[in-house]
Amino acid sequence: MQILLPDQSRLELPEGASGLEAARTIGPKLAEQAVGVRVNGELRDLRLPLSDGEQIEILTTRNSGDPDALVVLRHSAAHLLAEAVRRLYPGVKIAIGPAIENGFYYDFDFPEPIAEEDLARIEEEMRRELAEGREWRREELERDEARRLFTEQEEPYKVELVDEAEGTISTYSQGDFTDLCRGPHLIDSKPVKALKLTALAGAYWRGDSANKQLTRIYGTAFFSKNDLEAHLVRLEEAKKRDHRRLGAQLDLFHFDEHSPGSPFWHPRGMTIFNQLEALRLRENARRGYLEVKTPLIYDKALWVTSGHWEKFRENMFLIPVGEEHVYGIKPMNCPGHMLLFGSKLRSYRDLPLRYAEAAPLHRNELAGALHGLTRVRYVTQDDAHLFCAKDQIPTELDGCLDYLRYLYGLFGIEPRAELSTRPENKLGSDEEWDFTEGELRTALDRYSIPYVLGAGEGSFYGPKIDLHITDVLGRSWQMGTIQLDAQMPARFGLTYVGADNREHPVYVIHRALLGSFERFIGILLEHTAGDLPLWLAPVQLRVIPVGEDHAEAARAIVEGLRRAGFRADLDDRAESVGRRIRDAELEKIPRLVVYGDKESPDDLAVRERGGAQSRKSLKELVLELTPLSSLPVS
RNA sequence: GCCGGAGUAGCUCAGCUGGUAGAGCAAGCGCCUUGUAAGCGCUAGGUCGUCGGUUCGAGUCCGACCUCCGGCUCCA
Repeated sequence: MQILLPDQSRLELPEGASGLEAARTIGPKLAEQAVGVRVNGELRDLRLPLSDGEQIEILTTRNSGDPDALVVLRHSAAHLLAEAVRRLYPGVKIAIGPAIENGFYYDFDFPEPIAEEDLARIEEEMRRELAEGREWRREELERDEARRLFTEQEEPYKVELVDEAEGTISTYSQGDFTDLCRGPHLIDSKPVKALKLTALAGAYWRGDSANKQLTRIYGTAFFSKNDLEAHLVRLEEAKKRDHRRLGAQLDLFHFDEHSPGSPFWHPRGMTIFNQLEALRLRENARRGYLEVKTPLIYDKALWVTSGHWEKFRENMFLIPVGEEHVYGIKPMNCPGHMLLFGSKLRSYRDLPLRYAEAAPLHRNELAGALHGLTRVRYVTQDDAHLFCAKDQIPTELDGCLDYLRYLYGLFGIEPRAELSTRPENKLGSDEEWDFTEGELRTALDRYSIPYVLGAGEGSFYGPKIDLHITDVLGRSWQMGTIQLDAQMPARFGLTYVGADNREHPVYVIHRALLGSFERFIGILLEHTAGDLPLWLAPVQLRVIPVGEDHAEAARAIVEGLRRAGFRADLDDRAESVGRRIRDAELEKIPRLVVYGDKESPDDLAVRERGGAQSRKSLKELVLELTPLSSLPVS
């Protein structure tokens, strides 16, 4: 048979030859370094047979940046971990251990809880395995055989996986350790040159909080010690961009234990917040939205009507009022907007009606879920509800997607889109969900937006288009969301009078495009490392008088800049010029003006963040910065 | 909420096996009058997260709670 190589040349091989044999035919060195094979673009075990006409690419220890090569390495490292744990902790049950981005993990059910100190011990055992050397053997089994094997080994989690496995059941063994596994794996443990166990955490069996919580051990592995070092350095660098750290450094916000999960916005952070709010107001006005303000607390009865009492109560802050009543602080704006829409008779001539409100919302998020600005209890969405007739849905969805593109384009952020469909605890019938999900899907297609499917991840009242962004530590956060809802307007009995003088049902699009100001600012800080564009920078310019004698003239420059609409301040501390420049750089101030004997309002020394210097008049400076300083126009 | 870890000055951290706390930076004051990323000196600053327990004696040992960090679950 003939196999196609990456350079388009053909390789003649005996029928049924494996990837490893292909590598050997090309060269012994290649076979030695081979860790896996990509067949027609898909990762496959080296031991598996190839077929005639397949296009292959041998992955080796030299492909240290190739995710597939690393997957093979790390997945094998996970098996080394499992072997070590089994040897050290008799009675432990093993669950699953895949490679993940940047490493691997393995889940165990320990008879006695282990602590972080144990990791060193386990790592040592793994090193011993590496010193001895391990070879992996692949075997294919019948389901019954596999079942018997893992029953004998008293591995109930593996038995459960065997029972649910589809297709060929295979095992990989190294030493006297055998694991149920689809592969692929290394041929032997030689390529594992750098190994590190990184963390210990709880994780529910099969990711379901109703199941038993297992102990997850995280680790990472590389083809070289240098790669591991580089990875650790990258992690350190990433930590410097962490928005929680930047928030303190740049004096933007802080948290206090008296109100966990609720940021205290400092003046500088509030400037960023307000600039985004100004952008929201201007752009909403341009796009035919109407700003409203609705109450923060509502009687329980409203939440019963909206469905939140049934589906969202555990996330709500409730306030008992007297003996009789319970009020709920709103976690979303929608029910209030429903009341507003329903406050009078609506005609088809009123539609679409786009109500916008960026109100404070409170959600009692699980204590362990809170995370800086990206997961808060006091959240401010750039929210709006678009009330429309059925046939207006496509146009309104288009409007949202266009708005979305505009906003994310402004910030140079490229989110991933996800279509989240009906969840288990949904309201309404399957027919209604078929319709609303279909509307969202076709809208995405009209806009040629690539998306992944989030099956079962919709809101309880409707499906969503969600935008996700990854933070500096690799965690994915949901930002903007567009949700199509037939349930809530129906529950509130919302209708409009059509041209036919009859009542028709109203549809609502819930949409928050930045998502929330809090999370968006957190992500923006991490993406920019705090180097915000001029229009968002809390302090845009700082004037530094060289000596005491220059303070007055410098103050006049600050005044001039402020009158021109800039956020400017003066640093006339009795510190050296070098010191004050350093402090301003650390504060990420975009422009500095150093003012001494050589300067006049017609000849200023301007320094850009980072160091570039130039000379210009105050007038020129104002002219240059004004377009960058005001809200961006499309 | 669950698993693991941590909480000492505004920040970053030291404090060995129990004997009433220390550094650097920041702050305040003074000196220097500064030319593009840290000038010098002095001073002040801590209920050692909270509550309880063991002990002659607790930052240190034990327990509960609170908060934070890393995961899981959940979400903008």
